[in-house]
Formats: sequence, C-alpha cells, structure tokens
Amino acid sequence: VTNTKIHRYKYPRPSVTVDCVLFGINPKSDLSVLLIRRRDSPFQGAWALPGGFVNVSDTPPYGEGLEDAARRELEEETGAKVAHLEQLSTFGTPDRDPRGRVISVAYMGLVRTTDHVVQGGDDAAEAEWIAETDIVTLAFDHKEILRVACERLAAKVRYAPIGFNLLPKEFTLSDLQRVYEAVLREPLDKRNFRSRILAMKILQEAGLQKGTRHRPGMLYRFDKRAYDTAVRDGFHFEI
Amino acid sequence: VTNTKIHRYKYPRPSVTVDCVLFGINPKSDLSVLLIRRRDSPFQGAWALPGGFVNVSDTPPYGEGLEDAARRELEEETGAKVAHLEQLSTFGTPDRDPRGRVISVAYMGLVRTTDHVVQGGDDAAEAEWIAETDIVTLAFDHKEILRVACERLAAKVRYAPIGFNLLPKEFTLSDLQRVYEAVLREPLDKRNFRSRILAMKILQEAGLQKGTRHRPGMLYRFDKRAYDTAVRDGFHFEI
DNA sequence: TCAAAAGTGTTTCGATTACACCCATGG
DNA sequence: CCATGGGTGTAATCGAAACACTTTTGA
Repeated sequence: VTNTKIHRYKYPRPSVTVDCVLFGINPKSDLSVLLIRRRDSPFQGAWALPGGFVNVSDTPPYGEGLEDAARRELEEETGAKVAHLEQLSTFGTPDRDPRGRVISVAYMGLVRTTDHVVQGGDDAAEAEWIAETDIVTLAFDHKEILRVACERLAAKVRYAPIGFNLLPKEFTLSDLQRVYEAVLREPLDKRNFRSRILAMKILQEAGLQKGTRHRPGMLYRFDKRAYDTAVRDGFHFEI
Repeated sequence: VTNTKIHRYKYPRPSVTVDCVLFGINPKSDLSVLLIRRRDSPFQGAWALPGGFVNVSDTPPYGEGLEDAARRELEEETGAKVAHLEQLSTFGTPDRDPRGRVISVAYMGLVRTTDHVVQGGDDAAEAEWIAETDIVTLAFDHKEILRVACERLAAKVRYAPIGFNLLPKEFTLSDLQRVYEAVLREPLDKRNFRSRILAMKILQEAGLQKGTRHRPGMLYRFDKRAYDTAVRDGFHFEI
C-alpha cells in the first residue's frame, strides 16, 4: 500500500485483469462453479469469480502472460490445479468496474473436483463451490461472464473431449454420462451414449469398481494417445 | 507528440489495442483480408492488420468500448463498413510488441466488398485487399491472429448464417456456394448445396439476374426475419 | 451455334433414434 | 432377498452423399 514507485504514461491506460470461471462437478453430480466472496469494496461481501490483475512491467520481459496470470490467480485464491484452461472472451465495457477502466480477460477452466481441496485464498477470501443453477447474482459483470462460459462449455463438450477433465482419472461410463447430462442439461439415452463413446475407441479399461453396493462398473481412462492418433486420421469427436 | 499531460499509476499498466481481421471476397472469389502497410517502426513497411489503441480515460465514462474501438479504427484506416463484427480472442504474450507490454483484443469482421471502397487511412497508410492464400508474413503476431481468424471463420460459417455478409445484398446461389468453397477450402456438390440452403427457407427471391452472358440466375436476399423466426422454433443453421 | 453458368431428382448408404430387460454386488 | 446402479442389441427412420444432363442467355 505504501509503494512509492509511480508509473507514468503519456496516454491513459486501462487496468487489465483475468477472471476465471472454474467448473467442477459436485458430489450430487451438479455442475458447479468456484466462487469467492469479496472481502473489499466494491461489491463487498458479494460472490465473484476468482481473478485479479495481470502482472505487467514497463521493462522487458514486460511481465507475465495472460494464461499464466489466470493460473497464478487460481492457485493463489483457491489452490486449484486446473485440468483444462482456455481463454473465453474479453470484457471491456467502460463502466463494468466503478473504480475505473478495467478490461478483463475471462478464462474457463475445468477441474477434477476430487483432486482439489478448496482452501481459503491468501487474501483469506472465502472460496466455495456453488451449483451453477443456484447462482443468482455476482459482482461486476461476472454473471454475464458466467453465462458466456456455460454456453461455451455446453457447445464445446459436444465436439471436444474436454468433459473428461471434470472427472477423476478413472471413471465409469455412467459417471461420464452424468457429466454430459449436467453440462448439457438434458437426459441422454444410456445405450446410445455408451455405444457412441465406446465406438470412438478413445477410452482404455482400468479394471472394475470396488466396494460398490451394486454391480461394479468398468472403470475407464481417457486415452490421449489413442485420441491424438485418431484425430490425425481424420477422426472428429462428436456427441 | 507534444502532449504534456502525464498519467500516473501506482502499478505499471499495459497498453490495450484492437486488431481487426477483415474478410472480404475479391472479384476472383478468393477469400481476402484487408491489410495496411506500416508507415512507422517497428515493422516499418511490413503488412499488418488494421488496428490501434483503445481510447481510455481515467475519469468516467472511462473511454470507449472494445468493439467501438474496433469499428472506429476500421473506419479511420480503411473507410470500411462492417457487416458483421465479433470478438475473436485476446493476444497478450509479453514479448509480442517490442515497444512494451501491449495486449491486443482481436476482432473478426466480414464485409460486402462491393459496398466498400478502400481508401488510404488518415495516417495515409496504404490499405489493400490481399488474398488470404498470398499472405506470407505480417508484423507482430498478426500472422497468428490471422490463423485463428481463418479457423474461426471456417468453423462458424458452417453453423451460423454469416457467410451472407461477404456478399452483396442480392446474390445467386452460385455466388453463395463460391463463398463457402472459398472459406472452407473444399468444393461442394452443387445440387446438395442448393437444396440444403433452399430447404432452410431463409432466403427470399429477388428477381433474375440481368445482362449475364449466360442463363440468368435467381437472385436471393438473406431473410433475417424468417431466420429469426425459425431459430425461435428450434431451427439450427448447419452446412 | 457456341460458350458459360443455371437449374433440377433420385437412389444409396450410413448414422441416429427409440426402446426394456437381466446382472452383480453389499447390506 | 432386495435395492441399487451396471450392462446389453435390434429395428426403423432420417439425413447425407453421390451422381449427369438440360436450359437459357448473349455474343
């Protein structure tokens, strides 16, 4: 707070932040989003997407990359290890932040919730997984960012093998189907789903479940090598 | 250049620019991109995407929106009226500009080349339509931006009715097919293409061509009303 | 009459959908 | 033995793809 160094520019410049929509699946198989409760004004006490300022420097190497900033903020605020992270869109409406001109580059991340323990961030901000359907308002324009993220996720799980990133390394086909049903918000036919997925030959078997109260299911792993090879041969993932 | 006002910030801030990949169809039915030749260093004399700094202010209303900046730059530098403009992605690799930290929000635009006369920009920069296949190098990371834009365009014309924005208001089905073949870089079957498009019922007839040296074709207009109505009834554009 | 591009239907094949019952386990 | 979720195949329908010749105009 008592940083004495001042940075001078000939023209006004915006602040640039990253905000992350981090998706996970909660124990009830709901699609959930990691939110933090804001400690400071504005929107003090409101839920918001995790994020923060991109580190920039006026001299080479000029600071960190945008995706690096997103990963750093996620780790600082949540301890999350992200299985998949991609840029979503950039939000720059001049009045989106009451403190001044802030342009935010939004990222969408997917995590295996099982891998991940939510920890209070280093600002002691409260971090929590909230079912996406329970989110009503968020700070700034974060609700809009979330809307865009949900749309993108639903579109992209259909044509890219990213749904696996919401599950543990090993999962049953029913687990996978539940992920798709949560993201797409529509029930899928079990037999068709299973045969379509298996026909792709991009899963490898990993033994049977143990200790279930019901018939144990076959566990699978996403086989990235097989997937990459298939893509090279013209295969296109599609659900 | 002799602006005396200095803007002071506690932390360093990046410059933010917009860069535009403006697509059009040239008379040979090639997919073309509007480029400007750089007047200044760095990359003096090199071809680059049109673009420039986002106007920002430290006091409300804090300057212009990102898309507004893109439209403004396009008009200033090229006189182009854009039929379709959408945000593409944001490029923020720390070393992408040798002058310092510059984050660029890239936009993709489509224009009816017929509507549009290329004019030298107000910086007297040379502006020219170049066939996309003839572009070998560009300033900064603009080649990468172009690559992303081409991918996005090819993906999006398949599932959104944006191809019409590359044609005059009235066009024949053959014109439209040539647009798709240029964007997708693959030949399409004439009969299948025509019946698929007409089955959508989103075109309205607009009389016959005149003065052709061959059999005149039916002219069509994209019928946005019909399209919007169909979408509301669950229709999904797909080629 | 020639060149140039517009226009037109049908068949085949593969993919998508709909659908209902038995199985293995732990409690 | 019961509750729970895992696992399986076929028939019908729909949509996509392949394919070649005739028409109209201006030169």
